[in-house]
Amino acid sequence: MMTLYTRHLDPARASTAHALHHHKGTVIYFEGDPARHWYEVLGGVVRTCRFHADGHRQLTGFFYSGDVFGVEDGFYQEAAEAVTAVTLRRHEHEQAPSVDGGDEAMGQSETALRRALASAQQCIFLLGHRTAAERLAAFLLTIARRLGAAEGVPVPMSRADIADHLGLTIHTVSRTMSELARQKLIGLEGPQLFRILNAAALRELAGDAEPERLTRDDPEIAMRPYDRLLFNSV
Amino acid sequence: MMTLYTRHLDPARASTAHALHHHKGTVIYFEGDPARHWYEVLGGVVRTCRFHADGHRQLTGFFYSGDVFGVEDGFYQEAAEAVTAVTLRRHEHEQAPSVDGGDEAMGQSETALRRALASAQQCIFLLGHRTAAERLAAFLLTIARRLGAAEGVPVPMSRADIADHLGLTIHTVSRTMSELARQKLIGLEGPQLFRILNAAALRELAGDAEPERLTRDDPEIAMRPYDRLLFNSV
DNA sequence: CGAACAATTGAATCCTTTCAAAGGGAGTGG
DNA sequence: CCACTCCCTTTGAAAGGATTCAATTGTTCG
Repeated sequence: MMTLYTRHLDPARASTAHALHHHKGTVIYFEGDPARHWYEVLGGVVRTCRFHADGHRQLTGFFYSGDVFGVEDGFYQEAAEAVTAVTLRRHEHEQAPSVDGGDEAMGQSETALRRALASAQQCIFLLGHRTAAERLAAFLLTIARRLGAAEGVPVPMSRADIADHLGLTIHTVSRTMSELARQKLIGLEGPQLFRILNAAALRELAGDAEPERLTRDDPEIAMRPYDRLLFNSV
Repeated sequence: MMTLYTRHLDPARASTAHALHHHKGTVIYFEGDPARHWYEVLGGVVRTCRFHADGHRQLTGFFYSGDVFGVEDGFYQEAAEAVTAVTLRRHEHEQAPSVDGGDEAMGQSETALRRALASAQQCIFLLGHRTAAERLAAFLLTIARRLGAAEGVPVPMSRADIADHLGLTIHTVSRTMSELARQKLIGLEGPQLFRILNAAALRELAGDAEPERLTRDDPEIAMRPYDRLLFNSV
């Protein structure tokens, strides 16, 4: 299971030499395992998950082709599992920050770290929404963006996975999906495939300010009493 | 407001030369500002926050002495504000991964990145709890750990801050604090100071598995039907 | 001392969960 | 090929918890 590398390994070879395959539903690594590698998804979908003491599961992210996961220090804080059949590229986790000849690897690792951070922030963003409809709208928009919203958007993960990602129950997820469909915001073509029918309404629900970014010069922000109060930095 | 640096600046000097002070409640940087620096807290408490489109505020972290914040790429995704009067050390955000002579700075930046990731994961952990009591218990334990739980634990932030951090309302936060006090899990000595009376019960509420770490060899985990099902990796 | 703001508390409402059951595919075995 | 089972999903009804609405108390600061 564990493979040893020579010290001055060509990064390109290291990357491609270990294309791993996991069947649907299998564990890639466990919570608590020593964090020896980080992974890049070549195909399929991966979920990272953690169990709370009361037994309930929390999914901290879904990872698609091109995404990276497992970027952690010391021991994995969360497990990783294959949502679908999956192909991975495994990367070494260099312990020391400045390994001899590790310039490129270090840059790689830092890039991976940045992407891990972005992924965590995405998760926080989702959980920051107040209602089930808002969370779900934000989630659906995210995966639509990832997988190309062109036509039907595949939903590879189960309702249980979505629920544990959004901090809801499968019932609420299912109900809310039906409700969104009833209101013609989305079209449901089976449980694993949907279509975005009213992107504007969905974005409004999700509180998605994608089109125009807000800046401090934006009058919208300038007028907020909150900001007026606080914009007196030393 | 913006300061220009020479290219090959001594990292040590860069760090200490710019000890910044912010008054309570003031903005350190805005959401949307170009992310030119990251910060280290020397004293006081900082909060990072973001506004959702519906106007509601989400606090993604509190940062105490020794913590770092503002580690982002391109533009800040969230604003930073002083919860109390605050002293900061400002660090350059090197854009290119390998700047000449930037070895140490790069290591620093990567460390900062790791800590930012840990902070984000802490936030996810809090929001992953189901009930108000669980979230609050986890939050109180966290700040008690941070500030030394010896005796009275100071709560520098307002109820509104706590609410926006845990995804609750100030009413629920206040009610739940009172309830925890009524059950003798904590003692309230004013709104900004509490005492942990029953750490075990609090940890149980928070689902805090601090004492014993769970590993794959733990029979507790080995017996989970979920794991039995999935532990057949390729 | 009064004003302004933060925190607490009560009551009603709303949303999510829980409890319960039914519908719908996929795969197995007769 | 069909019946049967299992599991996932959907939906209904009741219960529980957080929010909202409303009001009071407490604190800080001019």
